[in-house]
This record gives sequence, structure tokens and C-alpha cells, in this order.
Amino acid sequence: MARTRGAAPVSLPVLMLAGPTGAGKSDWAIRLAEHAAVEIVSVDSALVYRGMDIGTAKPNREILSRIPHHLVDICEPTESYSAGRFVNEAMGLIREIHGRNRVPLLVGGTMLYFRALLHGLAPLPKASAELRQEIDARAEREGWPLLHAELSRLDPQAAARISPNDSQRIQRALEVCYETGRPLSELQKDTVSPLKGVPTKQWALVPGDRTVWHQRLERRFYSMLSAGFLEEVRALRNRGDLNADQPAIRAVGYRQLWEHLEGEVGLDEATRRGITATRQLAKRQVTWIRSEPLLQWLDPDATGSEASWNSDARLALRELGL
RNA sequence: GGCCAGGUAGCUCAGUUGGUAGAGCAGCGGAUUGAAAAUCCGCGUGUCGGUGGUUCGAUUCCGCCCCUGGCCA
Repeated sequence: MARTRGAAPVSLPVLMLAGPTGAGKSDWAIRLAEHAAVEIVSVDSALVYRGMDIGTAKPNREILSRIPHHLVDICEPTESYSAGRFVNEAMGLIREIHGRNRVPLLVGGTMLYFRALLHGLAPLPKASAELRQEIDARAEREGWPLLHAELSRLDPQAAARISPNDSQRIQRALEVCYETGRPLSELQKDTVSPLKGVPTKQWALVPGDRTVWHQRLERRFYSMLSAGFLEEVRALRNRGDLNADQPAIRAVGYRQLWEHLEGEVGLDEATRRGITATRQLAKRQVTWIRSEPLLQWLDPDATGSEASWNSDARLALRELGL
């Protein structure tokens, strides 16, 4: 039984702007939001955390209050956000925004979240802290390859594609098997996009010249430092309720500066490592973007790209009846 | 100026009892289903500082030269 959604006679679209770190997504999104009835939904696993502003390149307060942004500053760094939670919250927001007769613009660089929306997430149990602790303790004693061997008994298919060293995926696969009594790979077959039937327009901002881009990422890291990045990390550390194993503190830059504050490395070395980690993140994001066939690539640095993007965006909006 | 230690991949270094060489890091490519800014997988030709000699063959041994660091003048 199909539930009629709001009063929209034609289904309103969802716009997406993906891209690696430092490509200039926010600027482009803000410009578009200034010209159309659009609300921004952040697709970013680090922007969700409060108190993590400088190192995540979070839009400033002025922008956040002037232009509607969602899924920014929605949880504490002590929490562990997740792809599952993202899909639920993003889908709720998409419905709300459509209900206001506006168009959601999904902007961010966390490609797993985009994929979860575009291709769906299987109905799997959420993370269990207790189970994970148990599994970690066993890994400590027996090593991950032994747990991988156990996985090959419970779920040979999953074990075949997960490396014996991939602790994180072995842990998750075992967790799901224990929790449901069924193999993960079987449950994953049941996957449907929550956006099925919703028209989408998908852009990816990817800098064409990697050398120039790398230099820009390096400069950006230094300017974050002069904007107080180290002090921000120190403040997180001084709270006393965070540790280096939490997802928030594993974020690029935060992890390296945290290590410096622990006395493990000097500031110069931490900075170097932070910049390296930023480049590596960017590369992984591009790998993911390449695998999404419907993304329309745009080079933010190409001459005239701004104009062409604006006109492309307008064209898309018009096509979509906005 | 003299003595000593070095000069090998983008960086830090290992190695070849003479048969043209390999690790870590960086970089590049890939995977990715509730931690994803995470986690993991794959990819190693470089005048072995230059030049002359010995040798079938030199990055390796010898001479000279250049460069870097240290010590002594």
C-alpha cells in the first residue's frame, strides 16, 4: 500500500553534491542555496560532532544560521555516529524538506553515506558495544586471522572477500552472525535504495590537477593550525571523557594532533602526518567517486567551471520544475 | 688544509664474499553495507655521486675528483 507523501503531486527531486576534501563543496553549495529553494543536508561523518569545527572545516556560525544546514553538530564526540543512523536521519529530513516544498541538497564527502542512500543498506542489527568488546578481547589473545577462520565457518562468502587482517570488517561480520544467527552476506542481499523512485541530480566536484590540489590541502592544514586547531584538540582532550580509539578522535588531523598532545611526536611531525593523512583521505574519496557511474564530474579549478556549474545547476533545477 | 664517516628509489636506510639491488615511509591504483576522515588489499628500473683503471663482467675492488657531516689544524 503506497503511502502518499505530503501534497507534492510530482515527486520533488534530491540534489547531491559529492566530492573529496578541499574541493570546495561548501562554497558551491552555499552559492546554490542562495539562488534556489534548497536546504543543505550534510553528508559528512565528522561534521556531525559538536566541538569539532576547525579541523573539519565546518561552515562558520554565520553561514549555518543564514542557510539551513542539517546533520551538523548533532552529536557528542563521545558517541559513535553511523551509516545506519545517517540513512534514517537523512531520509527523515528529505521527507520534511519535501513537505515544505523545498529541495534537499545533500553535500559532503562521506561516500559510504551517499552509497547507502543511493544503493541502500541491508536491514542489519546495529553495533553492539558488548559484543565488540568481547571480540576485541579474543583478537587480543588469538589474533585476527583466527577470528577470520571462525568467520569462514559461519559465513564463507564474507570471509572470502574480507582480508584476515581487516579487523574492522571481521569484527562486524562476526557481530552480525552472532546477533542474528545468519550470515552477513546472506542478509546483505536484501538491499533496496531508500531513494527508489525519487529523481536525483548527482554532481561530483573533483579537482583536475592533483599537484595543485595537494598544495592547497597542505596550506589549508597550516591555516587550520593558525586558526586554533591545536587548541581545539587540546580542549577535546581536556574534557577527560574522550580517547584515541573513538571515531571522532580518529578523524584526520585530530588523531595526529592528539598523538602530539600525548607526547608521542613533535608538532612538526604531527603536522606532516596530518597533511599526509589528508591527502590519503582525498585519494580514497576519489576512488569511491569513480565507482559511482551517475555522478557528473566537475573540476572546480577549470576555467569557467563556476559559470558552467551555475548554469548546469539552473538547468537541472528548471528540468526538475523548480 | 689533514683525518674519519657517508653519498643506493621522492625521503630514511639495508644490501651485493664482483654476475646491474630491496625494506619502511611517501606516491599511485583498488576494495568498501551501522567506526567510513575508519579499516584493508595491490603496485618497487633506480646513470647504486662523477671519472679513469683492474676484470669476461664493477654499484661492489683500486686511483683521482666532486658533494655532505664530524673531528683536528
